[in-house]
Amino acid sequence: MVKDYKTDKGKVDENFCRDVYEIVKNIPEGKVCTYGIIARLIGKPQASRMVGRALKHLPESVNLPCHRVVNATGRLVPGWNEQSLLLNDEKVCFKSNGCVDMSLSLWDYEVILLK
DNA sequence: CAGATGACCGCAG
DNA sequence: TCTGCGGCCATCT
Repeated sequence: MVKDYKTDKGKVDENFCRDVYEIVKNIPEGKVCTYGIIARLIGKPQASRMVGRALKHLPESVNLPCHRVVNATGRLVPGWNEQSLLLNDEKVCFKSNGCVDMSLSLWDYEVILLK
């Protein structure tokens, strides 16, 4: 197992990372989500960085569409060129500069709140 | 223990 | 939407 998300204090972000995985897994194809939104859904709008860090530490064994998670500006993950290919296959709208068109491809996360 | 780093966010221009 | 500045939080050095 990975040695992440655990500390000696016993009080860990197990519910935090778990919720992150659940949310990311619920992202439909052709849609993307931002770290801030995910962090807010969990209840920690300041933990946006932790979301990104958690995904990076995430092993490939886990089946998560982390490529559908981008930052607020629609910027893709630096150093991960494959992400653009995956999103392109998802029929996600891109801009000329290579950023995702948030207005069109942003996941309507409100549906999860209504449910 | 303090400083630097990072798959970031919000605000202002 | 993009850039610059400050802030937040956990990990690394």
